[in-house]
Amino acid sequence: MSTSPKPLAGRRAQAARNDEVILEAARAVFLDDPKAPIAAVADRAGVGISALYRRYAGKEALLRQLCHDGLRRYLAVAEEALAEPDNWAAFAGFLAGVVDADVHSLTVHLAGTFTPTEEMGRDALRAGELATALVDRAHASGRLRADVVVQDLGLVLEACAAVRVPDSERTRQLRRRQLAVLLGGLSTAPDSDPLPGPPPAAGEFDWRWRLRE
Amino acid sequence: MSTSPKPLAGRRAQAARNDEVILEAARAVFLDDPKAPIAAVADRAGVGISALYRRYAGKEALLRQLCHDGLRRYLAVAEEALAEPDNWAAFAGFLAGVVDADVHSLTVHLAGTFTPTEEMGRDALRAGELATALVDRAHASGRLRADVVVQDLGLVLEACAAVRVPDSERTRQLRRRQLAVLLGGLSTAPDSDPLPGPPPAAGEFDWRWRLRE
DNA sequence: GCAGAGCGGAACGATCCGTTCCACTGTTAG
DNA sequence: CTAACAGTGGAACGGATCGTTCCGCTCTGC
Repeated sequence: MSTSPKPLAGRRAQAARNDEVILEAARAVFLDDPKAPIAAVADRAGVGISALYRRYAGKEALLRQLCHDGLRRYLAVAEEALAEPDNWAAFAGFLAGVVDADVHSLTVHLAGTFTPTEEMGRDALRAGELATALVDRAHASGRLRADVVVQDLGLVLEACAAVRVPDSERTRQLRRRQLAVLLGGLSTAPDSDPLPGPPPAAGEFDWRWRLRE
Repeated sequence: MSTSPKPLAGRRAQAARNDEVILEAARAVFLDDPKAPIAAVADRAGVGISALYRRYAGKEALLRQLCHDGLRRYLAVAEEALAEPDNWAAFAGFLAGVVDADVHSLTVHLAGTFTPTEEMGRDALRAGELATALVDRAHASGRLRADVVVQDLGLVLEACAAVRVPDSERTRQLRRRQLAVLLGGLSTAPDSDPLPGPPPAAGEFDWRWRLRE
């Protein structure tokens, strides 16, 4: 056998485990502060800085990986939501899923800190398609206000991501509350004024992806 | 007379005008980025760094002044709103006023960057009282969901302040839209589920005021 | 055993930023 | 008219931060 009977104790196994530990730490740290120093990630992971640089070419590479993971998670949540038969439940479930996974912070808030790959561009495009499908279905259910557009999701997610308290579980609770209020506001209601101002336009929130911040 | 007939052209007048120019620039700059360098303020104001340090003991003093001004503006908006006879209109008008004046960014987001004065403490206390009064009146109007508490205002304002695009006027529009959705969600609606999770507690959002960030 | 993968963390160099300092300029009091 | 000076612009300084490199050590896998 080329593998020993107990590979979990070996140096290679430890290294393999570090792969995940480091990613997890990076997620936690950069979620808390998008421009945290790389040393903070190493500390949080309980490893040295070398362990990081052995795996990633630099900070930018790590951030890119993290963001791409978040994007993939977004796609997974959206696809799972689309499997839900009820149109409104699919819409609401999608938003709750994105909020719980903190995907918005992982993607939008990390923008501008690295140059994106083309694969990320494709994934982002697909993410937009899925979101549009979910909004369309929500409209079809008749429960979503007629004057709500896909780009309003950006506002909603930003609003939820903006809620932060030191305790992460409590943060999740408060974000759920925020989301509940927002969903109430997005629902059709008798005798309500139309939403004010021109709705958010396509690409209006993409400014973070262009150059510095 | 000790004052010349045309004081607007003199050096002292120029200096007096700089007082406002600098404050205005500081507001714009720190609103855009709470940890912007002080040189950015000087550049924006079109003055040298000395002009800043002649007026303020240091960055912290400037930030403190700015924040206190924001707090006072908050009080002014709240008192103006309380003069409105209609309970719900007072509540909605107050939120719109705070959002438009961008007071939230001026106060909460600058927290932790300076040590507050006791006068600010008093003003903050009074701000809480006025907010409570407005929420109470909104409850009395019957249009505000029964399970909404004063601290929910923090969530709402944070949500609006989180909306940012490069153009400031457009930002205002989008924030108004966000606010409209939120107000819809805060309104009583037939057959709606209660808001999830424990409501935000008193002092739960004060963590920014304690130590670094 | 031994070659080397994997690692910890000190050290380095590049920024960045708050603050100080000094030379200069136009004003104003006498 | 002129001496003093309030007001100013901006270079320079010192400290802090952070990404990255590098070196010496350990422990594994053969």
